[in-house]
Amino acid sequence: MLTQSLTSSAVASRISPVPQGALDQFGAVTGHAGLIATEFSYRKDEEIYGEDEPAEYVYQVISGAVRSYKLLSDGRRQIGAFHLPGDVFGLESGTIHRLAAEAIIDTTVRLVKRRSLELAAGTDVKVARSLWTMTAGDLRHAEDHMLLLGRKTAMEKVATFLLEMDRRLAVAGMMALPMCRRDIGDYLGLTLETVSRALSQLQAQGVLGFSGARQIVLRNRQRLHNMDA
Amino acid sequence: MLTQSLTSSAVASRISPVPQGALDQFGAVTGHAGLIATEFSYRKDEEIYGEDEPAEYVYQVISGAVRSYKLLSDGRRQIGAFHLPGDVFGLESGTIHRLAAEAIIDTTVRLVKRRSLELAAGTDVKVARSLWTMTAGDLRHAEDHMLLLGRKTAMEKVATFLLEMDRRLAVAGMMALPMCRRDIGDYLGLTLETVSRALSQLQAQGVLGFSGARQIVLRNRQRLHNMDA
DNA sequence: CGTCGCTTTGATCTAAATCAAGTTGAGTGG
DNA sequence: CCACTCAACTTGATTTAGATCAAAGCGACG
Repeated sequence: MLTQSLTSSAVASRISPVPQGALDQFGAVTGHAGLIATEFSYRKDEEIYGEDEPAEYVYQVISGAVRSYKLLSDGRRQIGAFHLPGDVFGLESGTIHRLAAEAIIDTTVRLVKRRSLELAAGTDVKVARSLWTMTAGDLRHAEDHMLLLGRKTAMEKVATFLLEMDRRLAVAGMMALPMCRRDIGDYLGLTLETVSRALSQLQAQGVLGFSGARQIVLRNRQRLHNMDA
Repeated sequence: MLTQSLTSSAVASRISPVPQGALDQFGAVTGHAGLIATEFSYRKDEEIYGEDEPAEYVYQVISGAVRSYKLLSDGRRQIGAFHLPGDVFGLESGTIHRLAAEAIIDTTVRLVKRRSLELAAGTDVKVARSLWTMTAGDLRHAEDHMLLLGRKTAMEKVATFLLEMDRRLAVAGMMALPMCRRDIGDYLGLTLETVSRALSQLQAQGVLGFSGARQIVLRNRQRLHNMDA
């Protein structure tokens, strides 16, 4: 569709809420001479790539939201991460994607060929460092999430989730969750009913308020921090 | 990261022949001009580094075994990985260790200064690539482990654990586990009792045999593979 | 303004945790 | 070389957090 050769990260910085680290790095990387960045859009629930597919591209969310997940043979699903505007996803050191990715809502991404990034990394130490740093950031998230999945209670999981989303997508103290309760459950290792009950309980305690099931205002972040163990 | 001769939980003395991936890379890296590799030993249960401590060194297990873990404030523990002879651990892209590390049994490691590795990565593209690849390997393990922690049953978790350990440390069809049932539980997000019951059940089904609680022979890997979901 | 997917809430069930004894066996000292 | 000790492990009884099953609300959209 739109093919553009990005010559500076200024273009990247025009898009939406800016998580610092990753975006700067992807900006640095897509600003590299000879790298071609393309935009592409996916509709709600559309697959971006499947598990074990060749990792041809690296992606950055421009608008919308993406879930990365693994499935067991009987359909049980573990979502490893949500990707929000500014986030880079699908970066692999090897040749295949270890998780599948789907658009949660209508989503536009920027993408660059993995091969061209690796090529750039071969001559530019800064690019090589960026790739490592981005993968290390994903690892840090995964390590934190293992602790959550293995050892936190349902209420602690939900509290941690709310604080993460608040940090990543709150605007004017309010967050608009793009994902449904089932997605949240599959991220936290819970059922959708348990997620719903925990949120209702937090509302009853005055810790948060709803305006529609997916519009949440946190009214007491300190209480949530105490709960998140 | 295969085969070595950890022959019993008490005597784990010999260094393995070179396992492919990580060790080659660490070897390449420690063979780099100007890099100093030192050996150091830790006794059973001794801390190697703590969570959030400055990441001054990168380690490779020569003999013994190491657990990497995170703690919640009330002492609940999630072990993120076990490190066996040949494995590299403690590699960080940032300046601090995200998990703590302890020797499970008496352990000898080789270590190099993180700073010197980063320096080498700045001039040698191969070293830079190695660092990225090693971190990506850790990420892959963490992604698989999130699926296990969030979505597998107790029996599936134990089956997956046994197959992982079989792959990594079986010698002549037998494995000598260096870690206790509590460590296994904290790795799998279970209690030690649940781990013990699952192992007993597998023994009763003839899937495995014991010669001492930590010496295990797998008698039916296919059945374990079917169980591991 | 009716429909359908999403969410909430209630009732019940169950896998795994917790609580509680015993048993085993590796290491220690007599 | 044996017996003692203590931590590790196993096994049993009971409890419980969260899953499952079931039925309403609700709200966005055609």
